[in-house]
Amino acid sequence: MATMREVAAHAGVSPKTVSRVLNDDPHVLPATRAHVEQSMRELDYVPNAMATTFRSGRSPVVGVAVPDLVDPFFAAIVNAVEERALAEDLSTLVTSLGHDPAREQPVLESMLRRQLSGLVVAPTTNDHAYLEAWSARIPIAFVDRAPGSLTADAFTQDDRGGAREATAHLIEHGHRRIGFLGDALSAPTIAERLEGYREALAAARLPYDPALVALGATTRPGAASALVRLRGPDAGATAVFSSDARCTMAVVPAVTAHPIALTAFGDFPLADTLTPSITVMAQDPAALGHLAAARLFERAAHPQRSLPRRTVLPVALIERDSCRIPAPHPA
Amino acid sequence: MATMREVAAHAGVSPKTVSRVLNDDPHVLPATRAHVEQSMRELDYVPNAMATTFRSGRSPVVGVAVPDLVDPFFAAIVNAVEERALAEDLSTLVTSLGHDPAREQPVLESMLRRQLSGLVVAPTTNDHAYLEAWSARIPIAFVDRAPGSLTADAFTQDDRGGAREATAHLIEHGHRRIGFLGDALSAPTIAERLEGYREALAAARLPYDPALVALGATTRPGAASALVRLRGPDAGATAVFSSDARCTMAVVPAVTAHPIALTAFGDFPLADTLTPSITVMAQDPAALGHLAAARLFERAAHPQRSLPRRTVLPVALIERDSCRIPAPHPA
DNA sequence: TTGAAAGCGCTAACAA
DNA sequence: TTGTTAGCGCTTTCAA
Repeated sequence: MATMREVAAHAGVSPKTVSRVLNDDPHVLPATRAHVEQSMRELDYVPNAMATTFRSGRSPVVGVAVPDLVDPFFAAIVNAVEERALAEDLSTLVTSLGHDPAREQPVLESMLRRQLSGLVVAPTTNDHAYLEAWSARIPIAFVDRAPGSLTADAFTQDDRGGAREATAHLIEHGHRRIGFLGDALSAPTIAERLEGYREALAAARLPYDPALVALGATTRPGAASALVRLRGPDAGATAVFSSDARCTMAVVPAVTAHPIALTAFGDFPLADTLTPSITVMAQDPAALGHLAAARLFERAAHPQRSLPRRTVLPVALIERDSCRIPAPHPA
Repeated sequence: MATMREVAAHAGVSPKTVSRVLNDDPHVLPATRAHVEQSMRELDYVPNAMATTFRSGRSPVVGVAVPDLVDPFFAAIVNAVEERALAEDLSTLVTSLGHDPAREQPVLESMLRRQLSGLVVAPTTNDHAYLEAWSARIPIAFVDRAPGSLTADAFTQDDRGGAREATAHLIEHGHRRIGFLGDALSAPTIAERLEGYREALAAARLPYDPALVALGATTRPGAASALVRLRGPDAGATAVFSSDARCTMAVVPAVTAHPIALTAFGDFPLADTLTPSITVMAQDPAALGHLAAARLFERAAHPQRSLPRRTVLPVALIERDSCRIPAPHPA
């Protein structure tokens, strides 16, 4: 593992000259350059990126933290950030936050201690006051969910409007008793989507019935029994709106086995190939990731420039078959 | 951004004492410690991880490089590596290699220059001689595909055996003309799986017909037309073996629309929920990732220990419905 | 128990 | 065009 000093000694020049050659500084005689390059080759010299990084005071790395890398939605965000980072010659440090909110702070802080060039985070908590001090020095952009108790850039989708439209769509198909499936209301996205659901009911002068709301059904068995309950006499649902990806993946097998009208927030692979194909409100995770990463670089380049803090992307209804399943007992 | 020196000045001690406090060195008087901690708090001191890293000569980071982060198979590998790395207090630097083999070398070398603690790679090329020099200093483990022209740890699955079994399974279901779908034979995994396919045919004394092999059908339209060709009079296939995930995802919609017997290499989300549900040879990407990461740490801890270079994990047939679809014209 | 000195590998700033 | 000096923030000697 030769160092620059060793190359310099070998070539009979100073380390600084080696550094110049390495950085394509024009103020090096071609002969000197050739000589140094020869020495580099002979010694198998490879620059130590850690030293450069340390010297520069900022590491050419953007962090991305998402709840779950295996969820295609978050994978697409990470992928987009990485693409954008690559264009700026930056690498990407990825972390899964998991679904335990307690992990968020330690994980993010350990990333930030590395003097990242920026951080994109899809948070799992609602209080980000602890990032206050960090965000003064490192650009932080939120995706999917906006931060709580912190002023920072956020790129989200129209959760409320999308949920409203997805619910209204079921109402248009003649449903009057519509179940709501969601992970947990502690997540602002889910809370917003429940609001949208209620707005759609209100707009159609339908009552809001808490018995129609089933939370936490994120596993297949959980979703299956939630569905049984929703279809049962107490709730009497003839349709369901699944408000997040985990619930959707969990409930789809049950819907396939015992069809019931369904719309889901978030598109997913093969949604169009299932029987029935699933009508969804499509988000655009790649756009979220691209925008967030781009904003990081923009903030770094122009610290003074004033930019909108909140960007809400539209969502789009993709109508497929699952919304057309009629109620078992016609109204 | 206070430094250790500033904290030391503020507390009236030497930087080394601050360092001791930070590293829980027992040789610090409780009073001194309390005093230093007080100063750290007052100055909002946060250790600069880059400096520590630089000083130590090795960064507490494992690299993971996969062709495509959005593919659940690779996402699961990354996830597993990350989990394992976390247990060793290491972070994870993730890179997508993409499907262009030319990107592999520059991308991997730029990761390695950072003095990683280790690297897990699912390669896209077949020649890894360029990693020779690196692998002497940094543990490198291959997953999914073994390296070419390089001695390194590799964790792969039984590509040939799995393909043989998946093909034999179709033969057992009475098929005599079985199509082979695959990305490109330049990938050793696909080449191996084609071998397995041929072995199954040979074992059943069925002829191998190149007309039954369709490569590169990785998009939906591509897969659909490949399927049309395979079912056509020239090839006359009554069943298909899809040898990799990209082809499987591309061909499944066509199979759903116009059923034909199918087995696929690699399980995927909702494979059991499609109509027909898809019979697969399941790999275990999480195991691959865990094993590879564990090996990295093992090599780092015991550089001399001799360990097997090649680990081949078994694959398991998950029988579902798609293998049971009969030939249109009974033989 | 504490501190002083030195240096990890590289590169700005300045000098020659 | 090339070299010297100095230092990024931390930690490892070694000495006090």
